[in-house]
Amino acid sequence: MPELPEVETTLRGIQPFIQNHTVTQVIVRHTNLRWPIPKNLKKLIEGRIISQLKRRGKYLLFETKSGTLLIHLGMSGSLRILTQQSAPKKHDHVDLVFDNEIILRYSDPRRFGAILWAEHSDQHPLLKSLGIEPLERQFNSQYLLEVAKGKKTSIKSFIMNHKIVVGIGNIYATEALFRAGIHPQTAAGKIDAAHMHQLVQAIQWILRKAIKQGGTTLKDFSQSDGKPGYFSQHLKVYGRAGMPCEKCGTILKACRLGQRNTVFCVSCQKR
DNA sequence: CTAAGGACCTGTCGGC
DNA sequence: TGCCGACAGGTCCTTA
Repeated sequence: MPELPEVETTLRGIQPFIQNHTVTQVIVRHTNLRWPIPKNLKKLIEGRIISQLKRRGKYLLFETKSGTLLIHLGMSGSLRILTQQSAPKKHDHVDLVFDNEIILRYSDPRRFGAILWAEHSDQHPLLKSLGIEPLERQFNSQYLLEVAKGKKTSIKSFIMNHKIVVGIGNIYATEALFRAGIHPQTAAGKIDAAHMHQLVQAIQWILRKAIKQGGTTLKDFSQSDGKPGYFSQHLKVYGRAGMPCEKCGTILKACRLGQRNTVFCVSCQKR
């Protein structure tokens, strides 16, 4: 379930339980995620205090004195807080046990996620080339116009490219383009300043709104199975191909962009 | 260099 | 009911 808002929600949900707490035990049941979990993970992190919990793009960073644990949730990963031991299910690959008896359980059916270690996280190859955070000031239309110059790739693929801007996945890219009134197949380099501004506004609005929605599920975070779909009531186009546009009634179309399903309204979204 | 496609892996759903 | 293909919130790597 993870795009930026879900990762942010996860961060906020687990932070109070683990920040400034010591990892007392690491249990790894399945080492093969996207990359193998480091063999010496126990040695690296047991006895260490998590001094800070941060997010960079869709990565969660667990900072310790000696290095940083990186967790990516991939396509199907989740982290849950357990207040007491319970039998691990099939895809519960890793537990981190803390000095306050809390168990942080990593679960990931498809195993596209990752758990890695970096001595200096800002130099880690996976993080080094990440673009800017969409909710920060530097993410604005001037920046996008500059980096989009001459680019023929579709605007949708462009905003999903995390070397440009991090955290925007298929759902929010699709939704933001609808909100901004931009056809997803438009070449990134052909978008004018006014539309680029609209797009930035739309992306930020959608992400903030989704984080807020996640916030409402936060309350029962420790008990819930992290049910997806809390934002789904607000989806205007994603998953609605063949249904009428909520704005104008035109039947929504779908196409494939960068292997991803893309839904749009031909009359609300112009090239 | 850019852009597009394949690969990784499991679960679920629709059609026959 | 059972089997098969298509598809799913990500993104690195290879190919053209």
